[in-house]
Parts: sequence; C-alpha cells; structure tokens
Amino acid sequence: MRIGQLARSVGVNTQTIRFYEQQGLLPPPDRQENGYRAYTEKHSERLAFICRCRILDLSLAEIRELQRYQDDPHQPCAAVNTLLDDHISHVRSQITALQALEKQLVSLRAGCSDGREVEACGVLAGIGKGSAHKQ
Amino acid sequence: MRIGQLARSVGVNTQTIRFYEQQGLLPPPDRQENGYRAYTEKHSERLAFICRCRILDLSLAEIRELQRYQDDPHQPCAAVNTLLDDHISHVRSQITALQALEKQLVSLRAGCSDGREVEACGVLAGIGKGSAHKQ
DNA sequence: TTAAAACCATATAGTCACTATAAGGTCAAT
DNA sequence: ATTGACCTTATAGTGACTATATGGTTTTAA
Repeated sequence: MRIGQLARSVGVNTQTIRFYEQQGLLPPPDRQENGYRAYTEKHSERLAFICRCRILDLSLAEIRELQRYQDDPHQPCAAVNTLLDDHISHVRSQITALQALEKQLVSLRAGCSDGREVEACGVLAGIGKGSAHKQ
Repeated sequence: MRIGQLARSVGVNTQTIRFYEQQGLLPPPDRQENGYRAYTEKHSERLAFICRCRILDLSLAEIRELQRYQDDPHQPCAAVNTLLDDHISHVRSQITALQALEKQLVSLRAGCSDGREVEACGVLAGIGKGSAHKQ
C-alpha cells in the first residue's frame, strides 16, 4: 500500500503520516524500487491506533508511552490506567477553567448592548479595569 | 521606567514585553542614552490591558482588533460586542467538546481495573477498536 | 507519443504565544 | 577590579501539525 492509499483509508493526510514516522510513532516501512513507501496492514492498524488516541486528545508523548506497553504486553497494566486517569483529570481541569472563563466573559458582555460608541462601551471599559494578574 | 520594573509591576516577563512590541501590540518606547527602553504610564496601562485580554483567552489578533477600536473611540461598539460574542461561542464549543471527550475517556477507563497484564487491559483494547475518523 | 494529472520524494518554513539560550554591553556596589 | 543585576539583540525550541518549494515517477487521456 502506498502512502496516499493509507492516508485515504485512515483519514489523515500524507504529510501527517511522514511526520508520525519522523516522530517515531509509526515504524519506517520498506520502500519500493522507486523509493516510495510500501505499507502493510500492521502499519494501517498502528496508524489507526494513533488516530484514535489523538481523537482522545492524548499527546504524541502519551501515545509513544502506550505503544511501549503494547510492544511489551506482559507488564502489569496499572501504568496504562494511571496514564488515562491523569489524562482524565487534565481534561477535567481544562473544563473547569473554561467554565470559569465563560462566566467571566458573559458577565463582561452583559455590560454593554449595541448602539453605543466605542468610547462608552461597557465591554472595553470592563476589560480596562480589574486585575491583570493570573490568579 | 525600565523594562524590568514594568515587567514586575504587571507580572509578565521581560521577553514577553519585547515580544508584544515586536508583534505591534505595545508601541515602541523611547530609549535612554544607553539604549535601554524607557516606558511611561501609558505603556503600563496598555500592557495591563493586553494581560487582561490574555487572561480572557483572547488571541493576539483579537487584542490587536480591540486596540484599533480603543484608538478610534467614535465608532459604534457593535463590532466589539460581536468579537466578544464570537469568543464566547468559541469557548462554549470548547467546553462541549471537552465534556464529550471526558465521557469517552471515563467509559474507556471503566473497561479495566489494575492488576491485569497489558495484554488483557481493557483500556488498550478499547482504544484499539472503534472508529478512527473525526466526525 | 506526448502531455497533463496525479502521485511520490525530501527539505524547509510557518502556525500560536510565548520561553529559553547565547553572546555581549551597562551600571551600581563592594 | 570584579561581582552581580540589569539591559541589548538574535536565534532556536515548544506541539502537532500544515504549507510550500522543488523535483522525480506513474498513470491516464488526447
């Protein structure tokens, strides 16, 4: 299978596949006589795994770690669970931060309705005062 | 005021201030005889405004836009409100996406408890199957 | 047969908002 | 005289790609 076919079948673009190879996430495939990359079903599965991890918003470093577990399957799986638990708390704290942000933005927005001049705009005035320091 | 004092007073680091200058967010200050940047109160206010916008997670491009409104205060402020409304919907869709992601991760995590070998791990198996395509 | 299109290759630069490093000049205090 | 804190510029690194440039190969159509 050439790179274009693999890309279409998994739904990524070809540069991304080369990028994953360069990053050590996808093993370098054999080459055809003309130098084209020749992929096998194994590559396709590995790439699909990477894509599903990315959908779960795992970083490439986390994916590399999961791959090390896959490649040595007789370890205890506690580390995998820990990785996922950490990722879940990461996602949760992102959600919390964004919800606080949303509240702030909505209250700022409530300070102005259209039809004024910028000079009298409650939104710009609202940003202009208040604390500039992060927590 | 020199760059270090400004940085301390607003709570950013000096490179960030130079970066904002280079990006056109902070006007280039006059220089002392030795070439050191000499900031005024205006700069301090402008920098504080930028910081508050960044806390609200506005992009540098959005901040540049807001500054254009500040610098020409006799326009209608509808554009400011629109910018903020767009930003609020952006934040909301981030929240929604992360909540869906959290659900997915939690259900994946439920598929395994510790004490197994990686080979039998429900988490890795769970990532290994399912769709790899983004919507 | 030839020419266009679709494909493949590598290398390099750009995105965003910084942060870090290198290499050096200036100033106050010891 | 030298240490340390400050300032300067320029350049590279972060993460996960995406885009561009330049050129070779293969397939398809006129």
